[in-house]
Amino acid sequence: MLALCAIGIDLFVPRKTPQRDAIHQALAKAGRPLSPQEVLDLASKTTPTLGLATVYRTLGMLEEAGQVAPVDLPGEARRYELQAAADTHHHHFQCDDCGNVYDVEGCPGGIHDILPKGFSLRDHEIILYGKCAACRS
Amino acid sequence: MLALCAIGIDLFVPRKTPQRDAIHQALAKAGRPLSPQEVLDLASKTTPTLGLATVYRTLGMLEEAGQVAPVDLPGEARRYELQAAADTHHHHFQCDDCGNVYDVEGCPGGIHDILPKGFSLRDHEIILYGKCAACRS
DNA sequence: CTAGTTGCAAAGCATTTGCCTGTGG
DNA sequence: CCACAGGCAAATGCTTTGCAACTAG
Repeated sequence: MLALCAIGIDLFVPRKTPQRDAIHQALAKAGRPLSPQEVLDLASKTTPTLGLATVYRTLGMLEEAGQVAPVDLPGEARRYELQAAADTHHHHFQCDDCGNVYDVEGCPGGIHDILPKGFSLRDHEIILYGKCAACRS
Repeated sequence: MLALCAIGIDLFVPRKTPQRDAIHQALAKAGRPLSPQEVLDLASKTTPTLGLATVYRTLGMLEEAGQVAPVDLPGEARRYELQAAADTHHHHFQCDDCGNVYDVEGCPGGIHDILPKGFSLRDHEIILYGKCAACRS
């Protein structure tokens, strides 16, 4: 089986580099979805040479590899979170003050009840807005 | 009272122009949220000289005037719908096939139940994904 | 070695702005 | 008349891409 797979297959071998480590760890340490710029800011602390283009490329690569998941909010630039956080069905909360985005566990039922007649439902997204615990103090 | 208001007040007098008519009617005729480019495409049929910059400026103006409401979906460019459609609390559905966005009336309850502890809730947004009636046929 | 990576700069795109001409009232 | 509007082109701001230098394995 190994021999068969080796014939004519151009296999992709991602390398372990300090930049990728820094990006992955920035997401892990934050524990919430981050924009590419936020990732750069955090990761630059440990890897000052890091460039924004590398962050974009790496996030795209990690996304395809299934290690990070994109988080799109209305009117906001794309953020990313670790796939581990995205494994369970969840939604998001954005703070009116600091703009940070947080994961929200659980899901209210009854989504299907509001579906227009003749339409079919595949998925849904819920975004909450208000003040996060930190900004309420 | 009129006299008082006239002193030193630089009052804004929006004009009735064919461009604004065309933009407003495009939204009315579509009956669903449109992107600026979609508005241009539709409105250009009756007003060929219309430019994209004018569409952007006019939509922004109509928004401030409360005549149209912005519709932001995750990862999508901003769309606009007539304020009449936005007056009642509603959500949105985006078709997987045609990408069109439709208004969805009603709202499932229980949103507050999933709010993280220490957070306060001001508003929420729900987006449904699937196939619209037209694309299911 | 050498294919995969990176940083920088340039390219793309959607949206916004500046400026001068056109026009509704 | 003339302040408001519109059209065009230049300017933004964010994201992607091209390319030559660099490095993990």
